[in-house]
Amino acid sequence: MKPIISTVKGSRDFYPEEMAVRKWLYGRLQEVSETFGYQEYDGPFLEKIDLYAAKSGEELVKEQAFVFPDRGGDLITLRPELTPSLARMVAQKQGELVFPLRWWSFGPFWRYERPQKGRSREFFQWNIDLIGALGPEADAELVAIGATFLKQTGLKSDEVTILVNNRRLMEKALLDIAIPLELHKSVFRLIDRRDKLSPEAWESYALELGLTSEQFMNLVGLLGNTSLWEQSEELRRFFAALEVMGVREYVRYDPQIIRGLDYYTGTVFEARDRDGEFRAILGGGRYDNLVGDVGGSPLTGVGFAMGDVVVSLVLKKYGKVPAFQPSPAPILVTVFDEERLSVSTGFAARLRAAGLRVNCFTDATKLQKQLKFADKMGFRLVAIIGPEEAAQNQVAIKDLVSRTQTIVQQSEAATVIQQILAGG
RNA sequence: GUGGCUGUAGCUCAAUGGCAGAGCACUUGACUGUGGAUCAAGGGGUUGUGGGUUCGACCCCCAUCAGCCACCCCA
Repeated sequence: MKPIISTVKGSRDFYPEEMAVRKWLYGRLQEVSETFGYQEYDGPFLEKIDLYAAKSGEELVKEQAFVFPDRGGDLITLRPELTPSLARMVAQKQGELVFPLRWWSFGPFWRYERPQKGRSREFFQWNIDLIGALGPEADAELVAIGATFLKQTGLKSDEVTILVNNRRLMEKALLDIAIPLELHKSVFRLIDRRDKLSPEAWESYALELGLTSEQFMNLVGLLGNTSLWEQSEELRRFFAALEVMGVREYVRYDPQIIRGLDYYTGTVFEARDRDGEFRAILGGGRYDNLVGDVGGSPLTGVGFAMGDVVVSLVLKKYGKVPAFQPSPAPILVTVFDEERLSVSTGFAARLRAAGLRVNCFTDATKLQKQLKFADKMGFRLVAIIGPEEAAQNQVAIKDLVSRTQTIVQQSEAATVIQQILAGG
């Protein structure tokens, strides 16, 4: 045997079973996106590196993007995220697009990272954005979309939660406890890292940043204040909107949610599973100057991204992924022997012409083998045309679930099959 | 990019430095016109890859690749 060339590190093969999950996931998020009136779009998979240099900068491009020169010498990047492409697409046609813009997309992305659980180098991501809407109700709509999606997949509100905070509120709260503006960026980072460090390490990290022990104590108190949101007009309206949209139970205020990305300016949120076993299922928030950064007029937006890897792990853990149906066709037409091969082939074709999905054997192997194949592939029905049936233009229809068999005229077979399938 | 753990049959895993095994899966038969169960038999391995130490290496050492875990970052 020749050695098998392995897959590229961090990439995945989608065997039919995995492909079914991906397709199912796509179906759910398409449904939710369109339920809220969002239009599907996509950008190129290949982009010039300059597109990311402008905005994402540093880490994402230098360390995490797949970059290579094309034959003309330009540096090409396999897109590590969609937002810059979105910003460009909006800026390019800013004058003719109809705002507010509601757009969603699902496609592949690449990041050159060390793969581990919930993180691969090639992954699929759902991006959904609302651009050009100002009120906190817009933020609530995006969170409601995330919550509705989770709900549609069967995840319950005691299994997953969307945690929400607001950066403007946090800025104000930090000023209230006398932490000066110039420290906010590093304090945000401090807050973001709290769960990663031991309490002692976290405290010394805080003091290293230059916080006094009084400021530190106040910060700890602040992060324990789950009612902080009530001080924000924005968040009061936000939660009220979620209430009337019927998804409030999926959403919780958490003063510790900050999100790593610097471009978030207002509401930030992320979905996590109950046990906090996995990294964030989805993450997003409100951002300013999305379009301004690439040369358009300033426009604000709110949106989130969801990778396929973590959500698949969560859905699997909570048993929400539907059982795999190996065969897309419900019926298998067997081949009795060499002489009957063309009879079966022709019969299968007539069933297809009648609108049925049909799998037809192409080799005259032992019937027992074909039935075993049918069993493993999960066919509901098997058609058998032996010499006796063939002589009278009949066919035996065997129901593998009820373990019964009926003999009918071939001309009536399609109708009979449709009845059996419809009957459950 | 940094540190750690693990790579043995299709899968899950055994095997004091001394003959590479089990369960499941697979193939065949019992059953020459009928699936799941049972029974019987059988096939399957360059022990991730390449070096080294040793009389002898799945086992020890080095390198490399891959998977996983923690950083980093984030979906």
